[in-house]
Amino acid sequence: MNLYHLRYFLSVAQTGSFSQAAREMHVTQPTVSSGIAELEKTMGVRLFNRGGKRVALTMEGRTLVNYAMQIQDLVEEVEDHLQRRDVLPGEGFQFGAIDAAVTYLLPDILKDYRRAYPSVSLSAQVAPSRYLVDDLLMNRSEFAVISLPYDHPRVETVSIYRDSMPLVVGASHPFAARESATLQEVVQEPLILFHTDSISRKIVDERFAEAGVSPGVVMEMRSPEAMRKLVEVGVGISFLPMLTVQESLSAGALKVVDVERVAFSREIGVAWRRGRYFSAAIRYLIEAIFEAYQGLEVWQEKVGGTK
Amino acid sequence: MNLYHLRYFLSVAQTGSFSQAAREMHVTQPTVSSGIAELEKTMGVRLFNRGGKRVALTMEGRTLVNYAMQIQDLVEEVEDHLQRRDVLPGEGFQFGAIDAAVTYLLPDILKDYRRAYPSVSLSAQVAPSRYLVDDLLMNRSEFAVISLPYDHPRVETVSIYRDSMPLVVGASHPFAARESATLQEVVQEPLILFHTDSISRKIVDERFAEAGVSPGVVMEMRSPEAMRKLVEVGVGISFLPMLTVQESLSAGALKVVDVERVAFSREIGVAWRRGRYFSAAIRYLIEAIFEAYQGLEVWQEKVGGTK
DNA sequence: TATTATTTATAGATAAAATCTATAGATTGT
DNA sequence: ACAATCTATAGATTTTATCTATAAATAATA
Repeated sequence: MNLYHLRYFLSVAQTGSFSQAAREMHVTQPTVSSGIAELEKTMGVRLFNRGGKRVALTMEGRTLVNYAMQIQDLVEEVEDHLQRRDVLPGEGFQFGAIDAAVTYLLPDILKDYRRAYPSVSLSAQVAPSRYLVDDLLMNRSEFAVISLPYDHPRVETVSIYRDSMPLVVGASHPFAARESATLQEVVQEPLILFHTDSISRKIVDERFAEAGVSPGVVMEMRSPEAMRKLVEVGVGISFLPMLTVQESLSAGALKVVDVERVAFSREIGVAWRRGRYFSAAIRYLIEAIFEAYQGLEVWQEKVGGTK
Repeated sequence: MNLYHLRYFLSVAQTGSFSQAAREMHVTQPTVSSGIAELEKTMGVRLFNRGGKRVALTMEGRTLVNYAMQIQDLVEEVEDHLQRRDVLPGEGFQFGAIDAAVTYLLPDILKDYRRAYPSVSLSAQVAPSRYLVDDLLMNRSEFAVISLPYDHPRVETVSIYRDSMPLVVGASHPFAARESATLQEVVQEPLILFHTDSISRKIVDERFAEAGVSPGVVMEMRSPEAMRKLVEVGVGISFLPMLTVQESLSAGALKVVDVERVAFSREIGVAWRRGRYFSAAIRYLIEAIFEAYQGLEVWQEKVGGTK
């Protein structure tokens, strides 16, 4: 049984004539005849009683009419849905984002998105970048907002935001009164650093290596919020993303101290598995992110126009 | 789009693999690949993201899964129904029957039928035989219980019951006291006869013609029940089917009078359009009729076994 | 009642498509 | 880096859907 069988069948049932159905379907009458014959053969029942000027449905034929109409309706409906790229209510997707992104960069965008696609349920996975990339590679999430750079042959990235990572100290720390400090001075202090997993930590380590210094007492953590708190209470000093410490700075709980000749910063960007296809509802969100910050042109170049 | 497309698609969606789906569907992997590719092309959307060990549904793919499962369920359901020859609730058929049949011959059979096929709705068309045959020829009813003989090249008939048509008179009629009467005596009386349309009338007329007599005062009617009442109150005498007058005879309201050397009777039988196909639910009813009266063998011979 | 027109069925040829084999290109895991 | 596994592609083959021509049956008409 195939869909064209059902189309022919319904047309015959409606018109009461094989010939007329053939005209309606733009095929010849023998085509309809053999189509119905095959349907009857596979089903093992007669669907029409022939012989008159008009053919008449058998009981089994009437049963099939009910089903065939339902099936045809569903087929039309799904074709319509997919071609319009409508989203089925309750349908949704998952994306990843680092803590800073989901906390500081995305809220407004997600709010707007909910208005554009009210029926799409979003699921944001918050984790360090490398785990998010794992999700990308395993097709468990559609895209991710992560720390850059991230070098992987199967992952493409586009930067959306450059976030500085200044040296921050508690308000009562000796450095708080000063304009700047040298790296040599910094590594004497107890340092609170990101876990070695993290990209931010990698950036810091690279700068240390370039300057030929290495930190002394160190505490390693994964949560920037926790690190901020520790710095505030004077456990140590740290290089923290500006996004994370902005509020504490205005509140006076933290102070930024310049480090001579060294600028720390990390990029935040969108990452996705190379070559993947983006559904309209997903592409919309990604492009909203690029528009709100930067990178729209680079993105469009990489994934090919607005198409 | 075709049904096999959907089968392949669902299999890929479930297994997460083109190759595995191919094994499950007993086809080769390129077959699945091109099937999905074609589906994606006609729909204008990507359904899977490839590239990993496993392929992942896109949002559009997830939408299609919903529909495809519904469609496949309906297809399986209707195939099952038709092959089992189940009847859809509310489904039914129409048959014809003359008044005597529906009143006296069929009630018990229809009661049994309701138990065998509780969800089948029956529609009995009650009319004189010739109209019922029109319905048969126009495919408006599936079969009919009519008066025989009925000669038509496109109609087949099998007798189920021989119904005598004795002369009946009211209890107070002069004939009521007698054992028998001659045809000559009968035609002197006011006669109440079936309308010339009817087969019963034709039978009576033929007997009259054979005997070389013709009736005098005559009233013509279509309803045997009305005729019975008229005879009871003494308006005239009549040849009425035994089925119709049985009760009045036992109640003593009517009397049967023998007519010398002449036996009136009519046959009642099942008629159908030659060459037509009978659904299982219909065949069951027809065969129940033959079993209750007679004719099962003749019927089976004509329409070909129990198949 | 014969005749004409219209209907469905059948046979054989043709066009379309689904499927297969063989193989390339990529990715994953050891 | 290598072996195993996956999907995509090209070309051949088989299947099947469709068409043309025609027969057989039925209904309408003269």
